[in-house]
Amino acid sequence: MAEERKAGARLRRGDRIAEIIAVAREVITENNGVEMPIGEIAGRLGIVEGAIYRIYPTKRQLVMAVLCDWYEEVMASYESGLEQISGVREQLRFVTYHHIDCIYRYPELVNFYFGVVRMSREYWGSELHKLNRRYANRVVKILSEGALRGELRADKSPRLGRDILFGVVEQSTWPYRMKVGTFDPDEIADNIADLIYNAFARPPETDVRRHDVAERLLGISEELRAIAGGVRS
Amino acid sequence: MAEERKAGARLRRGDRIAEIIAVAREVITENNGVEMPIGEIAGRLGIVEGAIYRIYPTKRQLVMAVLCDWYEEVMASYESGLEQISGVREQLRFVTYHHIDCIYRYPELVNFYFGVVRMSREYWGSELHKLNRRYANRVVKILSEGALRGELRADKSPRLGRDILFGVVEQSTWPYRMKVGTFDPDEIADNIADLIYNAFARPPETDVRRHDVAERLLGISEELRAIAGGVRS
Amino acid sequence: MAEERKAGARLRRGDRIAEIIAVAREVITENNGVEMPIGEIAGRLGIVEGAIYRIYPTKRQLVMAVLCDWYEEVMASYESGLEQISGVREQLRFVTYHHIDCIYRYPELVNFYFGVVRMSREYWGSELHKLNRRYANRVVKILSEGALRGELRADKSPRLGRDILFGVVEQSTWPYRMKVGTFDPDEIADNIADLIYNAFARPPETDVRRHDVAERLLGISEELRAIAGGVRS
Amino acid sequence: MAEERKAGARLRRGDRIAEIIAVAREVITENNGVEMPIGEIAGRLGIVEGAIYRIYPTKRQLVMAVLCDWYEEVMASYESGLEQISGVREQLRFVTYHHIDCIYRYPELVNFYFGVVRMSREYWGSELHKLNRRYANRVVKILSEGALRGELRADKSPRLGRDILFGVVEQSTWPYRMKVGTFDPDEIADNIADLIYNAFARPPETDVRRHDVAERLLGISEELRAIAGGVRS
DNA sequence: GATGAATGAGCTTTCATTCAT
DNA sequence: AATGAATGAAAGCTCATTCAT
Repeated sequence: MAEERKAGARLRRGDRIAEIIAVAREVITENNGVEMPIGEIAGRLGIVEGAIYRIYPTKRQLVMAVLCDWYEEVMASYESGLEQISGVREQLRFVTYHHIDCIYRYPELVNFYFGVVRMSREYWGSELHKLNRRYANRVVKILSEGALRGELRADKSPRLGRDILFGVVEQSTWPYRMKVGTFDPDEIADNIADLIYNAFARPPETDVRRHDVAERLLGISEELRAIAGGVRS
Repeated sequence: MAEERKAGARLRRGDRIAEIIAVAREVITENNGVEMPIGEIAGRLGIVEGAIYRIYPTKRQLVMAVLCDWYEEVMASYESGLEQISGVREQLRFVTYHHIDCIYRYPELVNFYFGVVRMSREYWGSELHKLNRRYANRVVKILSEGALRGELRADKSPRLGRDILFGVVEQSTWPYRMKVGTFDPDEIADNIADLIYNAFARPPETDVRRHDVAERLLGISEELRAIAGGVRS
Repeated sequence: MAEERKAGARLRRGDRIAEIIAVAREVITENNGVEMPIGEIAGRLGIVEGAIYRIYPTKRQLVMAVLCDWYEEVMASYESGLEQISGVREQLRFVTYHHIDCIYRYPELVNFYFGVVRMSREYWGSELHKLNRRYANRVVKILSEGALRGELRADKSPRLGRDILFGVVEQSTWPYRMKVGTFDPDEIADNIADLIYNAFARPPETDVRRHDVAERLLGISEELRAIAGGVRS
Repeated sequence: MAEERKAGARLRRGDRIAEIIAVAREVITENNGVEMPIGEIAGRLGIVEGAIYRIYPTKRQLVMAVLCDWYEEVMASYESGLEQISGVREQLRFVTYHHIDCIYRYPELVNFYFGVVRMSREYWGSELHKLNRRYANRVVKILSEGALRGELRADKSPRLGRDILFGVVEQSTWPYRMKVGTFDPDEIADNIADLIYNAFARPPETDVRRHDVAERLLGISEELRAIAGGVRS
């Protein structure tokens, strides 16, 4: 990517930023999401560290920029895809799959996010944190709208649903992220989406209605028996 | 803890080990589970780094010793407590509460474990990893035994249940671990244990009752028919 | 050398490299070719160790650079000198003298090379090793060309000749390198070159012919004596 | 070796010494003759470093003891073997083979000796150095006695012969010692012993006869001159 | 004749950051 | 909008040696 051009060429600010972000991603990826040395980025771009510090006065800011850029990319398909889907079940399945697929494609960036950035002091309240909330709140919204429409139970916290979704995905994908296992995004997405849907689904009204009918039948029958008893005796 | 004693006093190996482990915990805790410099530990103990390296030839080994020690402490109450509890629901509630309470009491050690150790190359297959599997597998066991006894559904993977439990707890406790929020261990344990129990529970007793009703209806109907037969004849 | 300038002045990369190499040589020399601490080099240059690591990412690379630089310097006079000399005997004498003189002038660097670098894992196949082979192979070449031209015996391995040359020089100069003795480069070079030449020289055909002549002379003399005897009696 | 006994058992001084020496050799060998940490030796013996320092107050002394012990072992077969051999050629071949075989069997100890001990300040004049001189001087003796007996040339320095022998062996065995090559001790010993013998051997008998011839020619010429004088007068 | 703990000085290396040019 | 050199602080680790018990 960077190697195609003459090293250290003078770029317009925007191009330089794009380049830095792109190479920083590569560096994170090749370091398994454990570290991202500025020197490594500069080296690959054929520029010096100072050039990067001109644009991002601290490493923290660069890190955030890299992850925000990635997050926005991920969000684009996430939100546009979600708009075209209706039905709680289908939406749930979509966000689950989308999240899992994201981990499947960017395990190192995810590790970096989970292990380095999300653990840091400065994450809370950051731009990235806001993006994450927007991302995660789609699940909250799906669940609460489902509850409003009566499809889902209203007595369960949608936030808990959100935590379940992201939590179980994070747990399940850990061996893959650690490069000691693999998984099938489709299958695992099905399982998880199903599970969450069922955990939040209302007990089907049909059952309830059928139950009512049975009770009424029973009542009537008892009456009939009483009557019949009177007739017989 | 260490500051109270005379610095650098000559200790028996066992005491020194205990001291190192204890102070290492402190250091991790005060660093919010982000780092654990050997120099800091040595400094607090009033000894030189080399003295620690006599006992733990690599930092990795010390880290593992610290976390194993902590894990064993946690496991003791976990396993002994679990033995005295019967009933799937109750056991599930116990392990959930226990895990949450552990995070509540040791958020920094948990952060260190999640963010540093569990992300590292050498964790997989380590003693600590084995302890973790033992810990987590209690949940698998509870769920699969529940399925065998007919209390839980047999069509859901107990491993998924395990991942849900630990995943949702990890997610839910994150703001607390980041020191930007708090939570009530009891309440959240109730919610989560409930949710998992319901997600794995067999269809409710109403079905069973409905079955009863049907049987009784059938009986009554037979009687009515007989009576009706007598009336007729 | 370095002490004369203002410490820590900002230098162009090339100058800094030259300076580091030069000071590294000094450090090796003053340490009798036993060690070369980076900190010592940095200290003398008035810079920090990290500044050296910017240029040589590992100590190994710096060591190799220092010795390659020295080797190249030595090779220059070696190869240019050799080109202007013809005759096996003269060439052999030249390379022997040159090698001995090199040891005479740089005993500590030689010690460092022999005792530290050549003993290390990474030497084999390195740039320095290649230079050394080029250096040593001149002797092989001289001997095999001498054999081709009939001046030297063809039944002796030129490689053995090379090993003799460098081996005996290394042995003979050891007391000097250890600073417990001295030697006269000229004298020892004569001895060694002579010895190797003679060991590889063909038995001179002239001797054989001369032997023939002597025999014929002897025969004729006998005849003359016999004649003279007849005259006298 | 050390593992067979209970670790740290109280030993008589002599046994402890023997044990330390033996294990030290192992340590040197397993470290490729590059280093010999005291801690490693103590660890293998199940004792503490201090126990070794009781016996050898400095590492230097232990190192010397280890190498002297080894040298004495080597010397035993060397000297006893040599006594039973007569003839310059045969003795030369024996010492060459013995030396090469020693390197063949103990390449790491040899490396340690060459690269570490022989390069150190304290080697000169040490017990080990004396042993080495005794070892090497056998070659000097063989060569000078050969010269006295007229078998070898008297105009060549026996010391040079010694340096050639040890030098060429050291050079030739370097790839083997570096574990990047191998060699056949017998073959190489033949080559080297031959070469040295020939380099020091007196010119063949033909030369001697030629000398005779010259003398006789001189005598005859004188006679002829006398006769010619008689004829003339 | 040991033990066992601890020292202290050194080493190589890493990396975010600064600043004169 | 950069360069290019350098900093400084820390980290993990090694090892010969000491000394109280």
